[in-house]
Amino acid sequence: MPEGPSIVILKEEAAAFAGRTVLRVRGNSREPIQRMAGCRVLALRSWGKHFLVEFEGFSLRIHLLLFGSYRIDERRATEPRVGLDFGDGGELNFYACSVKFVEGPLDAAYDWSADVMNDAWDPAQARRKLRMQPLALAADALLDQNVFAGVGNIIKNEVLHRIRVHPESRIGGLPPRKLGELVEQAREYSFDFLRWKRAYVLRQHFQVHTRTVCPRDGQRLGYRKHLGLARRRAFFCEQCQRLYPFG
DNA sequence: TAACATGTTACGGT
DNA sequence: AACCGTAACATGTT
Repeated sequence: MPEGPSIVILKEEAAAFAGRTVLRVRGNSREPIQRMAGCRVLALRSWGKHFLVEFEGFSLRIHLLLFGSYRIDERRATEPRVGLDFGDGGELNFYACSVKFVEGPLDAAYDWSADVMNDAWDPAQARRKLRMQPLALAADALLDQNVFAGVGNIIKNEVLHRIRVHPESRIGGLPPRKLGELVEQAREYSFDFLRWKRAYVLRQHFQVHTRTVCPRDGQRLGYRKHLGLARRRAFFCEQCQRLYPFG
């Protein structure tokens, strides 16, 4: 489920726990999760696909990966990987996810300007990073969390279609203006994703992801099961998405 | 309904 | 040693 915008939604749903104290910790994580018992939540934050529960001196980092799920003020039938009990029925439970602790202040650990959903997002910085990997495929570059934290496979496919760039184009082959569009739309589409997901209309707005026909020109879409170094699914229109080689 | 995927890490083999 | 492919996770969607 979780690309960056979905984690923003999680953060908002959990926002009411800020300022509250963890009364009890549950879960089958092998991390030392009991350290959170008795700690007060300073803030709920996110970086890309990371969901962060900030405490004094350390933070809980949840990554839902592909199968992860969560429940707020309810429980699934199975034991959570980690569950925080705040009392009065207030609970934050995570299942089938990666659990890690981040030591020290979050501002020291994370570069917020790399998160496409963050106010501190810095497109010029992203362009600089991209220029350093001219041989990377456009599809791989969009999935690079160091450049576009929060972008996942759906956003990748939709952005490339929006800007009419074939997923196997090389970053170094993109005209500067196209590179600018790629960076701009990585953020722009992510916010559209957020808006549509909140309204439960995300899927119906997919132009190419899991589709078979291009809505722009009616052309049968291309599909590759394992494209690029990331080996992720690619849906694209050979007709309207141009291939920019490099060299 | 069974198969597969919106993701990442850890292995083992080469 | 660096690289590559695959398993693992065990849920939600089609």
